[in-house]
Amino acid sequence: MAARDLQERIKKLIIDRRLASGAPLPTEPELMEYLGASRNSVREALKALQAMGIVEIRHGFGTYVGPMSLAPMIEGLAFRTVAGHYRGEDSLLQLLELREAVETGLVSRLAGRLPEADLVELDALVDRMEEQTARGDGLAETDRAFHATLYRGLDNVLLCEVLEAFWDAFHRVRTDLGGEPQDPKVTCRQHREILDAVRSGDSMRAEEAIREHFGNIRARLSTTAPHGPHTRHNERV
Amino acid sequence: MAARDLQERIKKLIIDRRLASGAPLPTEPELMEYLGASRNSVREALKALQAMGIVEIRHGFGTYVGPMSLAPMIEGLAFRTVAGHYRGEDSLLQLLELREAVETGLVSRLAGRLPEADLVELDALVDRMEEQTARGDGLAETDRAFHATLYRGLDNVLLCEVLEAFWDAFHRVRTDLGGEPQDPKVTCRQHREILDAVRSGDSMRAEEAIREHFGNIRARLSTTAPHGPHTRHNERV
DNA sequence: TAGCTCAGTTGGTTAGAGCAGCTGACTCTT
DNA sequence: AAGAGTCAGCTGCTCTAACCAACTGAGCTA
Repeated sequence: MAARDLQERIKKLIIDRRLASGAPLPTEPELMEYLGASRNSVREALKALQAMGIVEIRHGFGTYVGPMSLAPMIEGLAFRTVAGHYRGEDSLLQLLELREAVETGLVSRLAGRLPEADLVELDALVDRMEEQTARGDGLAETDRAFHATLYRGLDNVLLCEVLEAFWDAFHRVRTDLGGEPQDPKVTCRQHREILDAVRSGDSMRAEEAIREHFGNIRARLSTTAPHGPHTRHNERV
Repeated sequence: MAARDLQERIKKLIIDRRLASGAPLPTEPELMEYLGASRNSVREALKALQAMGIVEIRHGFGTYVGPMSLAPMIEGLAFRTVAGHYRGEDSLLQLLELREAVETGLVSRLAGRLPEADLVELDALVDRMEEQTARGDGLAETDRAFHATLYRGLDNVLLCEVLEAFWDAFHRVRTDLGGEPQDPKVTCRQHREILDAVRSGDSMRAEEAIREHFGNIRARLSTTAPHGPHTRHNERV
């Protein structure tokens, strides 16, 4: 009865005092007095809030208002997907389709509307991808940056964060499950095509480019079928 | 050091044992022994997992694998939006724009592709909206059902859940902040228009209908300016 | 047989003690 | 006097032990 209340009251405290991310919260003893609860209950409430990213706890230093990022959502999505996968569902495919559905819808809206600065930046990112391909490096981070930069043009921070969260969740699950890596050359070409299409302002072509990109990922995905009874050794779940 | 580990180990336990939603987890004493930790630490880990929706705790009954819904995401999004709002950001508008951006992209994809059964159901929902308007009732739940049913045609459970989560977060924040209610008649007409457009198979018209619908909500929103908390502060530094 | 009661199980809460990480002021050396 | 090492004090972390509260199911009562 009290536990749920404590969380709410701490949240209320943050709202009422207009605390921004990074602002210090009362210490545990202070919260005990303020909330009229035992240390344990206070800590359990804080742990729950920490899991939601609302609060950040630093050992030996203090408790602070969290970054309010979508990290907990990534965590939850990733776990849900992994759990579903091992239970024989096509949860990873669903996650990919979610990204595809959302991104195809968005890319057609920004075709031809991206400021030159962003286009230049995207050019540089694809160039870097090609360098990394030549060197045989992984291009996960660059891929992430490409998608992030692309949708920055929509001018909605929240939307961008959500898309990045989807990317993160998908990427994390795929690596955890040890799926087959993409063919880097194909990936490069497809990103170049997406960029060209967006630059040209042809919505349909941009949509098609995104769809083809995801189609490629999907093809590689189908080889990652749900399998065996035991998880891999150092799997992050 | 141990705390983060406990969560991971409990998650791993769920994965390894292929536990589905609703399956019972070991009791607290059993987990204490299995994890080699004190009751307190186990409980804090469970509380964190509960906050993420991975675990469900029922007093006097037991601990179970959670529904893995996106409820925690709604919670986090809503709090983040409310906190931002009170601190003078246009976070609620951003949330609305997120919904608009995603839904306009999606609705054009399902224009003309919805099975007749869904269309009939949507018809019934709009009819119900009109009844509720005539009776002066609120039509929040019906609105939610309309959007949910609409995107069910995309045949991606995860995608639907995400959209519903966005709807829930937005709705919850708006009511929490006491924003002005919509004009029910306008809302009805716009939903009818969306449905007609989708049925006709005209993607552009469907997109436009969605955009107009959100434009209406947005107009009402601008009257909900950030303002003070209705609660008094506790003056402890 | 229907309903009640009570013991046993499960999670919820409190209390107090000691451990561990970080900071800043103090002291000792150079 | 300036720099480096030390230590006291804050902070959160973990453990133990006891009792409270919700639920279940067996057994008793009517």
